[in-house]
Amino acid sequence: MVARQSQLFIPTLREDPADAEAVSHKLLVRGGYIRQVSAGVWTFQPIGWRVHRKVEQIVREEMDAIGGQEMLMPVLTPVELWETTGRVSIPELFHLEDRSGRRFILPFTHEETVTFHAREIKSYRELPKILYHFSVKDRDEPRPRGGLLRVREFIMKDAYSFDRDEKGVLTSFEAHREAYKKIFARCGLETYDVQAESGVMGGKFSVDFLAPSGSGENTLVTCENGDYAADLEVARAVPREPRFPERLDAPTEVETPGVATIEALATLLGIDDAATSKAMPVVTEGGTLVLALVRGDDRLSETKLYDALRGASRPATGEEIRAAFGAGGGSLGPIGFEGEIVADEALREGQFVAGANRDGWHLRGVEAGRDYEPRFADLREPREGDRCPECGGALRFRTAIEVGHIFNFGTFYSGPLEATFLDEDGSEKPLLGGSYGIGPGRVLAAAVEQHHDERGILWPDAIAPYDAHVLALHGGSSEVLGVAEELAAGLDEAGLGVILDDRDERPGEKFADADLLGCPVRVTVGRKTLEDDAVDVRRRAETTDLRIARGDVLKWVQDR
RNA sequence: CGGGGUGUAGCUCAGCCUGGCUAGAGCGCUGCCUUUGGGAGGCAGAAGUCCCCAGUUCGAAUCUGGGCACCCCGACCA
Repeated sequence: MVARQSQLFIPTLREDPADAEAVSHKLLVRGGYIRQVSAGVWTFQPIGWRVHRKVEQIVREEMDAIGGQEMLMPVLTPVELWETTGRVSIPELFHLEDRSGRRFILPFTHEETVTFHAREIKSYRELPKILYHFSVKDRDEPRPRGGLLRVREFIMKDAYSFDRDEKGVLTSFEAHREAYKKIFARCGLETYDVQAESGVMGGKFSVDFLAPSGSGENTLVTCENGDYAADLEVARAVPREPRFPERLDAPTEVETPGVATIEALATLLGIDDAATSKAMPVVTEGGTLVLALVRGDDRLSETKLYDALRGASRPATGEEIRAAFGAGGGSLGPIGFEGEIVADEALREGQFVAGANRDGWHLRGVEAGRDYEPRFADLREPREGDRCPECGGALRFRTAIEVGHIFNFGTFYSGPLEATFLDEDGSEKPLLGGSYGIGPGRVLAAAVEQHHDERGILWPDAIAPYDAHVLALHGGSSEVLGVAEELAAGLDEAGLGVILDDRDERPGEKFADADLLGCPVRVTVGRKTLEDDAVDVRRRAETTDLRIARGDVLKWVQDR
């Protein structure tokens, strides 16, 4: 059926909404794709929903292709399921009660529920299984942002795999990784599968799919030579070489009155700031004071520190610092400190200026291994100018949207929920699970972020709301309108999705709306083209029309 | 949760500092006319809880206090 724009609900806006910042947010609202109902709560309007469903269908096909079975689990969930796995205390979880006081939650993921069902798997003969659904998720986000980028309610495709052993887990995981690559490629997205930050449940089977874009919450690090991609939080990188001053046989004190920053220190001593070290005392959850050391020009990565300490930590207070070092912040260093020292790899070789643990003094020529014994770890946050850890190539830093996340959760849920099976040897074992999510809304937003120009969206073919936008510049001419209708019907019969702008509007408005909506091809019928028994066609990405015979339109659209 | 910003017509905004007649503009909307290849023009018109509550004042969109909502930065993000 040809969609008649005169009948559709596509409220476009001439101006950017005042509260929008991200390009995808602006264009999706302006194009009438989405509207906000409340902070982080959005309606997909008819054409927005059309795009959403196209993304869903691609996801569905690729999930089915790896043996996934679609189902539908409820949103309303009894709290007991989550109490069993200990996840009720997650602050993002929405809670509610029914009239008699029974407690429920609105989950943001369905591991508990799917594992509840997986208890019906009794034998290794039934494994592996991949179950998935598309359903509404709720998250009580402290700060929704960026239109569809971070929301409080959204639809997610979440899939769950169940396997009998590590080999099966690996197979399921890699099948999903490949399926996801196909999904994003089909959606016209540039994405990278990268090691996700490990976090609580992490481990090596935790991979994020990042789509570089103008807005987003992650930073993607890629090598110019294409051999390395990582999330900034866990990325490895090679910092530049410092210009070291002359080597010293032993640390030498130097007075540095009033110097509290690396910048001031480097300036005062006339040295490279990369030839200094920065001391950050932190206190672990167990209450132990640990000294983290990074190069003066580097930033400490909190994620990496978390990994290095195998747990959370907080910056030490002024009193704790004074008690442990006998000096205040700004003059701290490794020498003379009694506790554990974790030093960044960049401090392994060379002599650095460090705090002397004496207010107003520093030490020159401090050398790891000779003057103090640290445990080395990668602690620094990579930054512009670093080189690729694989090949030494230049690294690129781009903001990115996380469009998918796949990870392995082992027995985290099957244990507490007692989802077990009998293995071939007759022993009872917990199912090994994996979890695989894709947010179609984010895919859609990322597609707009990656494909747009100053006039509007340029949808990738596979997810465009319509394949062809036929503009009837009829201006009261029933003949022109008739030809446009005929043409649209022809394209429709050939299986294309067609939207016909039959509105009683001026040409300029139709062109502007067509550009904004962003369908891949535009077909214009007007008095001028009729004179030539022709129509004008153009791809959305181009800026000029091509006049072709009416009879050639279908072929042109299909061959383009 | 910390910091910053905004809230006036459907949308984008002016007015607020320095209180004062009936609260404005552009776009959009309704009717009529004209026009019809990049948001054209004319005439007529509809449309407001000036975010809410309280206070100050003869008088509050404007000043004060409290609250709410939304946006941005940060924290958070199993």
